[in-house]
Amino acid sequence: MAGPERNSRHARIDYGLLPGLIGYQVRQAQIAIFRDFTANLADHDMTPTLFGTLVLVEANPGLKQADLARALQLDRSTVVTVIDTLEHRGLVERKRAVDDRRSNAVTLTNAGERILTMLKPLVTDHEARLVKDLDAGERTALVAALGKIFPDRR
Amino acid sequence: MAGPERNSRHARIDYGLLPGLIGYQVRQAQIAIFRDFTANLADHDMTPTLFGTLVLVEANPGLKQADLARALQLDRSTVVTVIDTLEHRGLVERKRAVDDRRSNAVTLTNAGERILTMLKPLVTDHEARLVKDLDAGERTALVAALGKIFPDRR
DNA sequence: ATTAAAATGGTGGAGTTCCAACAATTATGA
DNA sequence: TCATAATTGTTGGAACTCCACCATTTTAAT
Repeated sequence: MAGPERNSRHARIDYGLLPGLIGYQVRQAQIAIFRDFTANLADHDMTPTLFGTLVLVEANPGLKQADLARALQLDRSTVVTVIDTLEHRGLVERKRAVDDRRSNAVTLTNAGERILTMLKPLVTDHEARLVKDLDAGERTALVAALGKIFPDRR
Repeated sequence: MAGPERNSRHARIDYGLLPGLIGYQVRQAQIAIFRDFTANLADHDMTPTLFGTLVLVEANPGLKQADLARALQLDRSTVVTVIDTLEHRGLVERKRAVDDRRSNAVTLTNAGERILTMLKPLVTDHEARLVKDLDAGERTALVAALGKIFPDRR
């Protein structure tokens, strides 16, 4: 109960107005989450974007790249790179879309299905660590509040 | 009250397990926030990282680059680039640290002080848009919940 | 039916970030 | 003390993402 001593040898700094900014708090959380995600899935060389793409393609076989871009808020040119990566790994395939000759229909390969089945429990573990200090109500409120930030995002 | 019609011509897709993942929700919110931030401050060519750096240097004159890296969860090499950018714009200065010859002491220039004074109201406007659909209790709970995600982040 | 506008996948270039390695300096331990 | 550890700023290389632009194709408007 003595003074504000710290064992840390690092300077304790003044964060100014940053802690009051939602943008700052979301960014800091996102950095920490990304770090834990990639560390936990390092054996599979997987990022949140690649994983999210696999999930969306599984749930929507034949999904078009532009739909993927909108769903993940990525540029269409970024999706080109993402699908290239997954295709080179043999996890997805580009097929010609029958209803629109501009589009590619993206589907999971069998290998993609297998990998995704392996990844899901690892992501569940990662998520459990994220929320380990939150009770169910806090979790629900967090998701609800995040969803109200720019609800018209596209 | 008819069926689930939509005026959108875009495919409504199945997001699978993504909406239940905190990591996904934080990422999507962060993308939307970053987009609004940079659009709102486009005249000043300012990013959240550059702004956060200016705020921390103002609040902690003579801050060392390594402390900045820890505070913003950036790699030390990234901070080199960030300070280079701000120094080239004449907003900060590197000085030799008197107590540790390995370190640089970073300070704001007068121009940096002036710019930061101009930026703060713009960031306040941006923040107001972020939280416009949240009441005070939701805001507080959001910040508290985000702070409980990897509270030992460094 | 024809023309104008919008959407799609893709390329090239740029910005931001990380990691691995390095020399210089400081801190720690035997 | 003195040898070893750790820390600091920096560089070079890579990964991820965006923007501007393009040709092809589809949609909308006249």
